[in-house]
Amino acid sequence: MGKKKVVVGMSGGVDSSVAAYLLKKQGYDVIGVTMQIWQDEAQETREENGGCCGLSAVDDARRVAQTLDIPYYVMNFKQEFKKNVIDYFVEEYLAGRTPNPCIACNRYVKWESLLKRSMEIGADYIATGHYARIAVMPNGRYAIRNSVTAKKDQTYALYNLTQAQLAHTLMPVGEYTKEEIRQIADEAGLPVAHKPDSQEICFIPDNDYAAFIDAAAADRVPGPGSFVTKDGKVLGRHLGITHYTVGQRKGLNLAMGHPVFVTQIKPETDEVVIGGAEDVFGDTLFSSRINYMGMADLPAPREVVAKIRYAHAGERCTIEKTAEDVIKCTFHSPVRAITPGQAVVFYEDGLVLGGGTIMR
RNA sequence: UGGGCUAUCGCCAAGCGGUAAGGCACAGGACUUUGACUCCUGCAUUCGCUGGUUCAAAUCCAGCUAGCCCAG
Repeated sequence: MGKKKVVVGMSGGVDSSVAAYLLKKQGYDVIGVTMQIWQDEAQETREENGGCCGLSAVDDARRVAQTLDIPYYVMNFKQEFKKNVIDYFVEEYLAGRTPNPCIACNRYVKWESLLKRSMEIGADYIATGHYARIAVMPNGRYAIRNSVTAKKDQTYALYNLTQAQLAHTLMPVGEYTKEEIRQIADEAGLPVAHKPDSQEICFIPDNDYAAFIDAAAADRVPGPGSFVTKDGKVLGRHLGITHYTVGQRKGLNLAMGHPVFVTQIKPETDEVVIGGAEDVFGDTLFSSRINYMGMADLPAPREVVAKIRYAHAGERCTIEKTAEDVIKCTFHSPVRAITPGQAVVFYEDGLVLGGGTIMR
């Protein structure tokens, strides 16, 4: 057998570019692919500030591929992206939850779709520029592990990968820090060495996601409702539940004399519950749509560390299965803003054991 | 209609003769491959109006206007 073939998902950024470079150096037969996912040919937003899925993307990625002298293709995943990321994103907000589109994109588009097509063209692996590493546990299962840089850890967004997908995935960037990656890019003469990191929701360049939802589902967007306290006292009017998320402070326009936050969103009554800083802490959550990664199942309660959002340091907690596909998580000390729709990811010794979607 | 009280940034609120605190809200920025949180910066040449006293007034005086509370 010859060299292993790997398809690298190239976003045009430094990370995935270096991933391709590293794999080539390691002797893989590397193919560069950029996934076209949301851009309308018409609106060529100049993404001067990067974009993990942007489209200046294609130009940059192509140049990198040329520099590395590897085959390069653009694959169209607009259908998949629309259905699994954009539609999901909108539906979640309409239902009063707060989605994490990056997690959905990773799961459905990057892994399910890209991996499938890559296999079809004869690849053995797909690779990305994520700051994470894949490890094999004593129990024989694959698990995602923190990158060497705790600061730039992206394991949270990858908890949904299946064992089969992990068996065919490479993440070379996880062995380095962001600084090292930029340095490698520099030394390799990659044209994107100093491109800024991407940020915010890629398919909503202006970051006005409420307006995006209005445009996408005008006829179904819940209208204005009341801001209420947990006791039901009305404090004012809000713009519609799609404008808010649990823990939010800005944009409430409520001058109560002290900072107030959203503590709950009630789609049934179109109410947004408001409370003080202390009211947004909680110590229990229930999650569903579980993906088991480092652990095959959860037959008995277990002490782990859980993250409830991307930039969360993590908190010790006890997890236990309370029903089929339901895991209850009890934190040792209260965590801030447990938000339905967001993911909870369980860790042990830096390895992802699994995770799920927060229901309440 | 008498009597009393209060009028300071969008909201709340310091100030009590010496040249406008603070909190909330809001705006901008930083941070960030989700939403948030957080952090930084900005935010009344002006104190209901009109006069007066004073070297000097948001602060004292008079009148006016508005709101609130008692009495009728």
